[in-house]
Amino acid sequence: MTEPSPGIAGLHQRIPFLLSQLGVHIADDFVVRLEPFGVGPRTFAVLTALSADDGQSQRQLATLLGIHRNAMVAVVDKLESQGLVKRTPHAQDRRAFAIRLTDKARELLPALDAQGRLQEETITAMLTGQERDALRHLLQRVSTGLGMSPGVHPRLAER
Amino acid sequence: MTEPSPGIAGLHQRIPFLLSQLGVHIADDFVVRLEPFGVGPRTFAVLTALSADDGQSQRQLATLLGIHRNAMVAVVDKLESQGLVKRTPHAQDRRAFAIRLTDKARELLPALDAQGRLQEETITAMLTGQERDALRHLLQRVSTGLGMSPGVHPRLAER
DNA sequence: TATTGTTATACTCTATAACTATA
DNA sequence: TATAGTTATAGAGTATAACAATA
Repeated sequence: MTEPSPGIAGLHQRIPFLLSQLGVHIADDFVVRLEPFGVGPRTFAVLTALSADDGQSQRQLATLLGIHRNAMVAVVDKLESQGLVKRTPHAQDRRAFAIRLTDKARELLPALDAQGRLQEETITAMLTGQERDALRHLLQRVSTGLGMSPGVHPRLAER
Repeated sequence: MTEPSPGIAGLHQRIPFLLSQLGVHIADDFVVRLEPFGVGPRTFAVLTALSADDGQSQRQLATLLGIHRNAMVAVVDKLESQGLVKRTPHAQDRRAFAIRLTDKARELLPALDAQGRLQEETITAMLTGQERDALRHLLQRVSTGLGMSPGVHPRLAER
């Protein structure tokens, strides 16, 4: 007689499945966490990119984040309507805008960062500090080994 | 003077971001791997569930996998059109169907499983056997700690 | 001729409700 | 009255192509 197939329970032993299951859940959870601030994944990514290098053009942001430039228009529209960025003239290229964070955005950024930290604490609550470090290192090695760009989320580009 | 914000590069230090980045990438990769077999995430999930317990009703499958019963219709339609399952009369309930794997499906399942193993080897190629075990255990603990059902992928239900 | 930003359109997916036949 | 399965419709989200202004 043949033993029964493990079925979906067997997926719990597969590293790719565990990563996929956890990753998608966490991505959804992060969306929920940002919702009260009126920020979505794409607007969050643009705000974060500008926090390190303010005044980038929409093209630069699109290339950096893997978002199509057509889609970037709506993202910047949204941020501008919320008063979080301004489209200012670009010094070297009159076709382009320099996108700049407003003071309101600079006040908001720490709160968004706090959500990221809170999420990390929640997710790793059952791990020791050593285990967190070990997990972080393993994930970084896998991510780098797969050739992924640090900090660039593949869902921003969309299929 | 203030030092520049780490921007998106700082996300590379965050466990939730790494999990989300890797997980979404891996989920997309798995879709690509299954494509040549004409199988998608939802049909794969149903085939896997039936491999452990054949003859389940659409309602049972929907509840088990987190797919809405309305959406389950199209999934079973697809599988039936491919000759991978049959809708057979349900022994106890004339409203319901017992969904049963065909011989063709039983021949296909090992190939799908092989793709899962191949993906795991590819993703963990840069890790030692010990490190793979450590990673698997850490992920299982995090997944269980978050109350996720083993083997149930949150993307099947869709937003 | 190529590029930045923009707009419009078509396409895909999903969520919701309503229907039938049985229980 | 509730449930299994089905169908239809509307809505959100995305990709594609084409456009004007500037390089």
